[in-house]
Parts: sequence; C-alpha cells; structure tokens
Amino acid sequence: MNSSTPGVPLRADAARNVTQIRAAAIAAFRGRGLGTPLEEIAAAAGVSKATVYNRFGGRDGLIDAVIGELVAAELHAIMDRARWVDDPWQAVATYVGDRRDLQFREPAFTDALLMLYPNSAQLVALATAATDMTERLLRRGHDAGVLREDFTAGDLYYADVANGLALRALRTPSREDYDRRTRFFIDGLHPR
Amino acid sequence: MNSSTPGVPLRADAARNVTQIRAAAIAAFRGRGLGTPLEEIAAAAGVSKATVYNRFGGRDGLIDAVIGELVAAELHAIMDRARWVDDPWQAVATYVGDRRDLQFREPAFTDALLMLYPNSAQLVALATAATDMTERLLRRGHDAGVLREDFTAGDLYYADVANGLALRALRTPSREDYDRRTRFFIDGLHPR
DNA sequence: GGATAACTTGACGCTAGGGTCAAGTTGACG
DNA sequence: CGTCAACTTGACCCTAGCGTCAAGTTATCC
Repeated sequence: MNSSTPGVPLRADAARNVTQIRAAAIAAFRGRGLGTPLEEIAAAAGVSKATVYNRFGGRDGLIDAVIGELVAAELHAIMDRARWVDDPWQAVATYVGDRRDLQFREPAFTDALLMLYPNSAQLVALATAATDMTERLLRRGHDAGVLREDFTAGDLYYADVANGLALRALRTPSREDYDRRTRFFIDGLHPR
Repeated sequence: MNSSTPGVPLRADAARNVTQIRAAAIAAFRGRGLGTPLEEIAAAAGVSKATVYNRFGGRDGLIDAVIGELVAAELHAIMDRARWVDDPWQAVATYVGDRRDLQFREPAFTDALLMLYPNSAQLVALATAATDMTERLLRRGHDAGVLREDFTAGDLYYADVANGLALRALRTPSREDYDRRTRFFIDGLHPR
C-alpha cells in the first residue's frame, strides 16, 4: 500500500502492477461505475485481488488514484468554461448542460456525486469545489434576475443525482432523447 | 402456495399466517420498497421464511398479493381524478403532480415503475393501464396546444424513475423542497 | 550467484440474502 | 380421541462480494 510514497520506490514488478491495475480500474469504472467488484478489476489487470489491496489499500485508495483521470479533469474543465461565460444566464445554462453531458459520458460521475465512497480525499475536494462553483453561478443568475429565484444549489444536486440514477437504471436513452430532457430542465429554470 | 385457491380452503393456522404475512409485507414494502428481504417480513409476521415461500411462492407472489392495497388503488384514483379534469393543461398538471405525490408517500411505487419484479401479473396490468392513461392525457394536451409538443410519455416515465430513485438514494427532502422541484418540472412542460 | 526484503497469491473466513427440504407438529374430521 | 393430510420450520446449500494472511516467489543489491 505505498504506490504513493515516492521516497521508497516500488520494485519493478510492483510498479508494473500498479500501472496495469490503474488502467483496468479506469476502464472498469468508466463502464460500470465506482462500485465495480475489485476482483473483476484485478482479473482484468492480470493480478490477484490481494495485490489490489496491497498496492492501493482497497476501493477508496484505488478511487483516489484514478478519480482525477476519470472525472476531476473533466469537471474542472466544465467549471472553467462556465466561469468565462459573460452572460449570467448562459453561464448557468452551459454549466448545467455540461454536467448533464458528463453524466451521460461518465457513469462514475454520478457515483462521485453521490459520495458513495467518502473516504477518498480527492473526491471530497472535488465535491467541495463543485458546490462552490454551483453556488457562485446561481448567485450571479439570481442577482441578474435571469434565473428563477426559488432555484437552489440543492435543487440542482437533486436533479443531477436523479438523472444519473435513472441513466444507470434504465437502458441508455438515445442522445437525442437525453438532450431534449436536459433542455426541459434548463428551460424550467427561467424566471416565472 | 395456495392462498389463491378458493376451492380448497386453508387450514385455520395457515389462514392466520397469510393474514399476518400480508400485513407485515405491506408495512415493510411501504417503508423499504418491494425489495425488502423476505426474512425480515417473515420475522415481522412471526413465522419462518419457509412459510412465506409455502404460502406465496416467493417475492413475486407476495407482491401480487399486496400490490393492490399498496399502490394499485392509489394509482387508479390518480388516473380517475385526471380523467375528470376538463382543462387539458390542468389534467396533465394534476396527473403529473399526483404521481409525484404518490412517489413521495410510497417508495414501492417507484419499484413498480421500474418493473423490478415483472413476474407479478398485477404489476404488469397496472403498468399497462398507467401507460395508456399517460398517452391519452398527453395527446389531449398536445391537441389543445397547451403542452410542449416535444414532451413524450417516455419523458414522463424517465423523469418519474429519476425522481423515485433520487428520493430513495438521498435523505428524504422536506415536503416544501420536494413540491418546489415538482413545480419546476411541471412549469417546464408549457409550450415554448 | 546468494541473501533478503519486497512482493504476490491461493485459500480462507465473513456477511447478506435467496431458495429448498426432511422431519416434526397440529388442526380437522370421522 | 385417533388418524392423517396440511402445515411449519430449523437447518441446510448457494451466490456474490469484501477483506486478510501464511507461505511461496522474485527483484535487487552486494
């Protein structure tokens, strides 16, 4: 369990395993979410389950090791994009739409939203950053009077969780259907 | 497994058990959804798990035996109410709002929506009836031009599943928050 | 090329829940 | 009040997944 202790370098075989496990975990998490059985990931990496525990200390450590590559980068890109949109309404619409898009492409994002594995430090940091961003954007929209006044950050969170879970529970909708539903939601955010 | 064979009446003790198991199942399904462990229901009814299998033949049979009392009656009431609303927009709004209300009160409704246990004949019948009703109401709304033209029965289904799953995954929201979110959704259904 | 610390792993124990059955108990009927 | 079919049940097996460890293997360094 010291893939993250640069002071003592790993032995060559162990380093190779770390690489393979990370790759397998990323692929598996992409396809099945952060709850994928560790045994399956181990098998895909060509090692035994125990090695995953040795190298990463369990699911939380493994998530910590790959969450950046999986969603942190994308989510930060989404936040940056929203930050640079001048029009307050467009900023909200872009942000909400981009989050939906990420949900469609990355089931793991929904697990991250749900904080199913809150022992991952990276995940906690991500959640905090995203919540901040959401609150800032909504305040801008409210102040400018372009956003329904009774719409809160909690409402967006709830809607995203709902959408993510449905996406997983149901057979994946066509992109067209999905985008139309996203549009319904965004349209509902205009002031009444 | 013959609680439903009126030709051969049950022995007194068996009949008593059927009653107790039904009651326990209804309470458990109300609280935890249709997936509640049968062992738990058996314990609450004061019988062993095997007796539940003897009397009802497993989860599907048990659901069939109580789904009416759990949600069929309520859902039919909702459909009737919508049928008698003259204004096409109000009919849709009432129907959608009432379904959301039922979801809030009855987690089992979401399981029924998801058809998690499609071997229950009653559940299949319910689903068919509800889908019909939805389609009829939406057509009325579209024809009257009071409902967003691109809103479909599938969209309503997706939204309800999403809402039900979020309701279960997250800590239950206040009634106020919940109703506000329902309002967002309904407001989004007006024509653009 | 040997010593040894680092590393890997098969086999194991644990939990939760589904489902079944032989053996025992009991209600109902003559 | 005895007989027997109806009924109940504890004990069992099965699956899926998590997490651990003693014993064996191997990379590395001298």
